[in-house]
Amino acid sequence: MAQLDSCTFDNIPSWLTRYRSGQTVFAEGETANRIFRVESGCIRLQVNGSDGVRQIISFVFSGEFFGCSADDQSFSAEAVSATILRCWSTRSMLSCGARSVDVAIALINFANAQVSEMAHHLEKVSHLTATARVRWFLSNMRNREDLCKHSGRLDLPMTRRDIADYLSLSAETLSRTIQELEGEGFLQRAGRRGVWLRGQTPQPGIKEAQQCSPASPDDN
Amino acid sequence: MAQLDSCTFDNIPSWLTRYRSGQTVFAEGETANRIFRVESGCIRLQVNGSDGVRQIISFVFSGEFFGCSADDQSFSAEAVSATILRCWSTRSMLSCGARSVDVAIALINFANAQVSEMAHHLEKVSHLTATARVRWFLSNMRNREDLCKHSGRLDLPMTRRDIADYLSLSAETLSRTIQELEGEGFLQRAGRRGVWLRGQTPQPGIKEAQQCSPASPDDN
DNA sequence: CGACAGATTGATCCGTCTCAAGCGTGGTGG
DNA sequence: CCACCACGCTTGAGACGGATCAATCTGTCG
Repeated sequence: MAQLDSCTFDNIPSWLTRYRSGQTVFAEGETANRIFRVESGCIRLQVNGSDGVRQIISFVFSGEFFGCSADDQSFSAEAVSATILRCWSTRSMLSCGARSVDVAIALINFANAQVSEMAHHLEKVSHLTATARVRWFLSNMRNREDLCKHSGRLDLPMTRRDIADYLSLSAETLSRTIQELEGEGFLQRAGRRGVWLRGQTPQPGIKEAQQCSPASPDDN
Repeated sequence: MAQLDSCTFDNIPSWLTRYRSGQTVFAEGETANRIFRVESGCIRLQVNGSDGVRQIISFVFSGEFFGCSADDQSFSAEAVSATILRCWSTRSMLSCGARSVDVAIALINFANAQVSEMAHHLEKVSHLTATARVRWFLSNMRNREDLCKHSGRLDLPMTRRDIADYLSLSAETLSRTIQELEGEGFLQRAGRRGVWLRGQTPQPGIKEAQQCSPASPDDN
């Protein structure tokens, strides 16, 4: 999800709301009247298939925006964990965008980043094996420093089922894949939501200090 | 892809360009400096995976817009068939959007429609069987009256390979699925790109005639 | 401490992919 | 205008990855 320049919106009135784990922020089809930024916690955006199967489109983390629409919401939003959101009125945001180039461009950029993310999500989910999907997901997650309380240790806010629905895998396959990656030394499970990442997948850009791990002998 | 209110942009200078089948309009990563509307023909938006596999994100038809971005393009665009495009400068479009509420809202709506389409594309591709995906695709296509020169007869501009890459199927599976649907009486192939649709899928959410049953009375 | 939802593990099945040939259409050149 | 060619499409056989069904285990929370 897009990083909007927060300063751009500082002059527009906003307020805070609080959600419990699992609570719905808005549902698909609902009229969009607010834009949100995650202050703390995590939100999942999802569409529900006709057969009740759920596809998670995106996880939204601290500092990121969602819900920007001038029409109806095209997906629903639910809290993955206890979450605090900052809200703006869509109306005031748009009318401000009509007066300020910065705001208008920020909104366009935001929407475009969303499209970009989804396009690549679709590409990954369609063409990668289960193992590659999980590696891709974890590599994305490790770049969010707010999830890494300790170096290399990921504390994921979402359940296995959430991850499975994000990657279009069954929960069983996801579990087996994680087990397999643990056998390879790529990761180590720590409780139900925690993961120690060992394999230093060279991410584009940042590479942070690893602890005592030897350079991964296995291939990527 | 979104329908923008064309009138909104009538006051912004534009020009026409022509593309041959297969020609690239822009590539992923390229700086976005134009917004396009299809005057005639068809455009495909796609991302290319690292392994060379191609995922088609969307087909863009006559009257629809694409390429709206204030940053770099997050996918590439190629002509499916001979195509004429109307182009606007992104700069002039955005600065106009900063002065006109209509234009700003139109741009937001456009981006949002794109997100909505992709979210549901992802959901369909992830959870439907090959047969259901093809039915879904054809049902979408049949609603484009510009493709139906005769009632019920679809003249698709794209190849099987294109459709397969859109639905995340192999070309072989797509072919077999079409054959199967022909056996059920859902469609009938007419040349390489043409399809007669028999099954009257009444669009929104209605269950259509059963498939595996004894020869649906072949009405046309 | 106890209970329950979520996670894991196992066995089996099915759908789709892959590799490999033929076939037909539509376009090209004579 | 016709014959030919090439590419895209079709069809077949086999393999495999992930889904499904079912049972058990384990963290987390009351």
